Amino acid sequence: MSIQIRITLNEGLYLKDPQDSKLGKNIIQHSILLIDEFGFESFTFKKLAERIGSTEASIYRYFENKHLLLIFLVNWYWEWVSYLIEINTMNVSDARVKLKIIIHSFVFAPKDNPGVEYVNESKLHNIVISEGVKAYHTKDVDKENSKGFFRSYKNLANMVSTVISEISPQFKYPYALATNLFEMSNNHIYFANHLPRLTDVSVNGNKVDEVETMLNYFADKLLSS
Amino acid sequence: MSIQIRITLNEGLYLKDPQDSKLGKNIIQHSILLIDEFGFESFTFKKLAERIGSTEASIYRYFENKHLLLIFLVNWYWEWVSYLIEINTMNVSDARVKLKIIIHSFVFAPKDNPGVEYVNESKLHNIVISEGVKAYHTKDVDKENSKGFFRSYKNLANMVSTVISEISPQFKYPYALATNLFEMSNNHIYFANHLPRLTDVSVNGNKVDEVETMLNYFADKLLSS
DNA sequence: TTTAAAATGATAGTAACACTATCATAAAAA
DNA sequence: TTTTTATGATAGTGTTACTATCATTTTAAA
Repeated sequence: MSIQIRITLNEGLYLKDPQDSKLGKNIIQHSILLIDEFGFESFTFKKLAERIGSTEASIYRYFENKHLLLIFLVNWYWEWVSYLIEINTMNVSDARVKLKIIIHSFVFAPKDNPGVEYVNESKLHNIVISEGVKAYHTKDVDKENSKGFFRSYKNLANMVSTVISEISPQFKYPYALATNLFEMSNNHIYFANHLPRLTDVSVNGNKVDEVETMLNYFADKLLSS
Repeated sequence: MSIQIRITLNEGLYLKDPQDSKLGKNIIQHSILLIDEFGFESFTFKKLAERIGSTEASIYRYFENKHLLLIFLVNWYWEWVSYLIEINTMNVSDARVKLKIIIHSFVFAPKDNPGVEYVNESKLHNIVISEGVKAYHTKDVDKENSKGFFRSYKNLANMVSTVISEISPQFKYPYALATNLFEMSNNHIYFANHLPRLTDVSVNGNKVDEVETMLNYFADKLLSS
């Protein structure tokens, strides 16, 4: 027996739900591996098809194009982090402790199991770090946004902002702080790995606790009275 | 007579310096307009060539590909902001005032003239807001970084971090705060325009002073003792 | 168990994109 | 005036991002 998590995502993101079939799960699993390996720009449906022993045409039956697949994956991550935060803060009453758990989840999400068998959460996190912003930096943002493609991020931001407001009701920027903690987490892990002169923290392999410490410091300071 | 600013950029970014010829300047000028208009993904050298009455081949004599052109433009922006900060803080001794000027420059850079005739700084700022992160979110970051393609950003971050350390010498994250103020500025202008539920500020046309107020609040709070 | 329906595979094809090469012509410098 | 350099014109190649069609396999219904 295994715990089965089913992540519910906006139906507009796919043509056919990839969670419903072997091929679909293969697409998710190996697109994560391939994007992580080659980067989003060099990733193609053809390569993916070859890797999983299928064809381009078959993949196009699930996703309109690779950009929607990226949005799908990033949404998955947002939902996954939200889920982790929810179960880990369930019995916590102190909002300050909740925020610490949230920050921990932003930074360490991939480490906390249980996950979904065909999703490598750690590599998915890498993708979010390296390619995530491309999901919403498009000329079609507004159209995609109106279809609800970023609702998972908004829900996450909303949840975090609620905790922030609980800590400090008079704080004027709960949403901005929420998204900023998330973006900073990804950004500074990326900077530490590739552009270290743009940050003060360093990351050794998977040890990202300096990032966590920094985010906690920022949050505490901003919410202090 | 006009004031001539010449921005010096890493030579590896171009094959032939576009600032040296009419065609080169045309490429810069109209690539900014076209990327702003169509977005980076839909922007092609062919479209650019048609727009300026030249040919693809000629454009390829200046830039290896459109990704390097983007890095070129983003570097231009970083240099331009650095330049503005430098002249506007020249006679300012109070570091806190300097930081305010820096934040103002991040948010309002395009408004402050004089500029370069063939560069629309306002639209260049739009590009940095919408596409800027793509400059360094590539599989080739490390290679490009080793060629110095992001040095302008590092210099800017370094300059800002110096001011931050002047304000608060014991503050542990001067570089992170510096880059975060810059990224937050761009991010929240973008969010306000396209994903308003991810922020608390709003932007009306060119009125971005709510963003400025927020950044000042964050900086002040983080650097308070 | 047979039959129908749905999913996948195999193959082919198209338009656009990202280039590279070659040669002619125009402009600038020597 | 000659020579160099910059640009234009044209053509061509491989890849990407799809779409279409039909055969085959798998699954579900009768």
